[in-house]
Amino acid sequence: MDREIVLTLPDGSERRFPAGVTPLEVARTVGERLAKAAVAGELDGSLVDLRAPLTRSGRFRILTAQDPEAGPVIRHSAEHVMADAVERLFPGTIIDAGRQDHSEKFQYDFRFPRGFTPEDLERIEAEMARIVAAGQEFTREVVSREQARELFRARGEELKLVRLEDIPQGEEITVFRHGEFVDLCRGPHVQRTDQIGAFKLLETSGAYFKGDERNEMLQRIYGTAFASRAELDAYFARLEEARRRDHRRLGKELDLFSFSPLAPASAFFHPRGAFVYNRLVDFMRELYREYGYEEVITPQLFDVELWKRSGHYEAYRENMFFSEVEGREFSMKPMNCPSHCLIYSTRSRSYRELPLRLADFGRLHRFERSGVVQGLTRVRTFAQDDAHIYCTPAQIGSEVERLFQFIFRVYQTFGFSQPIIYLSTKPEKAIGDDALWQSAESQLQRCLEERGVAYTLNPGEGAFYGPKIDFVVHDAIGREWQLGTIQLDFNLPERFALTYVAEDGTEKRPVMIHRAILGSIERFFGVMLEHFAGDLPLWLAPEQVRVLPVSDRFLEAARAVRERLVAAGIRAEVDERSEKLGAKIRDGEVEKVPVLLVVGAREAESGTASVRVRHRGDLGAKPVDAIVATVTTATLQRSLDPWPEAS
RNA sequence: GCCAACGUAGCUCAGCCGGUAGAGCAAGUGAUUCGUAAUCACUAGGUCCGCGGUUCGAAUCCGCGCGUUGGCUCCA
Repeated sequence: MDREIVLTLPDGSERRFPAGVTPLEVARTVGERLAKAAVAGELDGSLVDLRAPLTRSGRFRILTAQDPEAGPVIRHSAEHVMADAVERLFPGTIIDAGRQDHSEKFQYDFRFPRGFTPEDLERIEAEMARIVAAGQEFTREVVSREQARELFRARGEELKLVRLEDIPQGEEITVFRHGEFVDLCRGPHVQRTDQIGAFKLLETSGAYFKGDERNEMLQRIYGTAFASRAELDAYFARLEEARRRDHRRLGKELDLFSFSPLAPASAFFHPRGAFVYNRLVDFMRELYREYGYEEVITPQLFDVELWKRSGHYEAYRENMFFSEVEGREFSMKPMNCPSHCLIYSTRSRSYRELPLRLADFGRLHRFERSGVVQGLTRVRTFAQDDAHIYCTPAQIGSEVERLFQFIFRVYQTFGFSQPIIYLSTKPEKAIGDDALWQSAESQLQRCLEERGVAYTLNPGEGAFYGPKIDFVVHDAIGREWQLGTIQLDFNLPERFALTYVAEDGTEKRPVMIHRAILGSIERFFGVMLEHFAGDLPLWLAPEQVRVLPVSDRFLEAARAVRERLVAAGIRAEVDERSEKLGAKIRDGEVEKVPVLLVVGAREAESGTASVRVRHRGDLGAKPVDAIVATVTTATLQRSLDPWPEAS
């Protein structure tokens, strides 16, 4: 370790300090006011506690509550304050540990004899407010393992003792205190509790100790905290926006789909919803022709023998529906892959046929535990834009590359421009031997690296038959959704003894690539709806244009305009209600019809209609022919803008 | 499956300490014939999720079941 370190400050200046200097000491050399306002240090982009000694050189700055990066520090500190409040109000509560949510929430788990009630949360909040107002100082202490054990044993914190044992030997153990409260913690924390500007407890839930369902269930409390009241309010405004965009709400409001307790976690698509659903499928079918896929149709119900052969019975059983007929056990298909293997093996295959790309929109049934289902994004029956590519090992690279192009093209059409990519490797419950797995994993990794795309490794998250690359998109409010997937599989071809005759006349084993681009049509529908906040682009909108007569006297003129639109293949309706124009416009906007056409005396006379584009107001009268042309072009181009001409 | 909350008209929701159900929107009917985000009036609409219990009496209290929501675990 150097005896001296060099810190490069935000203004570019380089300052020398003895190794072991703390960020707080550095802040004091800049100014007492900065030192007072400081909540954390940042060295080369990572947060460091103000009291933790700095041992290496780098780019350094002091964060105050004003910096957005300080949020996690404030929330982490609020987390300790919450645990403190709970212990003060409910003596005997055993604390486990807090954690930052990936969003802007913090949480803390407790061993508590019952669930926390909303009234408890109110009391805890009030207690927290007192602790915050007291401005108690956070202190950091490095302790030996034995000291830590002694400390938590004396406090009766059994769960902390377990956590302590999970810290690897040789790692520094630190505890943080404020007031009477002590927690095993790496930090960083703010200096004083009153630097927690605004906080709110949000909800409670059960949570397994260490996230393992074989362990005891603890009681978790979620909350959030920000530097200021204004930021806290902004957080709730974001939640409100999320609720407004919730696909379950939009689906109901726009009469797209519904659910019934008589078919739990299974969507009913109404005429409008089914229309959109079918447009998504049509879109994929159209691209399938271009990308060389052939569609197949396969059964729903299979003798379990099939699933025993494929390995699903072994590794996927708890997600399958079973039934018995004539003493034979059957199961609904949860995946299409075995069917496609059966098709493949109906005759001998030549290398000349490969890659063979079999696509299937077949309905799948997967049993999902009742607590995990959610709207369209997690259902028990759905269809995927599924396909299996049978190819030679040498073709893997080019097939995966082709898939990347295909996937990016599809996502761009919806405005999902930057998918996040994960590489998931062999899970605990897997079939096939390690050598096959390693080969498959390294090939996928090579494809990613050759393409030069950024990806994150997700160890142990692969499918049971092979590793996979997953594509996750952000919706407009930043939530992550997994859609597309590319899965490499050497196992099923083995299990189904698939072969092809190679150029040299010998029999070889093909490789199988499982892939979906939209993922499940249901989930994609939900995510897309949220992404668009219900404002579907023209090519997907069930009702593209609505003609609004100014009064009943112009009904005939409005119908005539509609006829011309319909003749041109445009989906148009007339609002025939005897309402005022303002009401018709309002309803058209609320129902998110992309284009409203107003027809009154002026328009009827001149063969025009006044165009009103969704959320964009009146664009003035235009000839009906021109309207037809604009709508038709935007539809064919799958434009995200319902009226490209206007931009 | 586990933890918690919730389930009242088609939708959003009110209904205190148990006394027999209400609003707005939507729907239907009528009037109005209207120029860029809500015209007016009237009418109809309820196994208060289901089953059981406590009680003279349950939408309200208790238990069980189902479903939904937010988490946990899981996942396209």
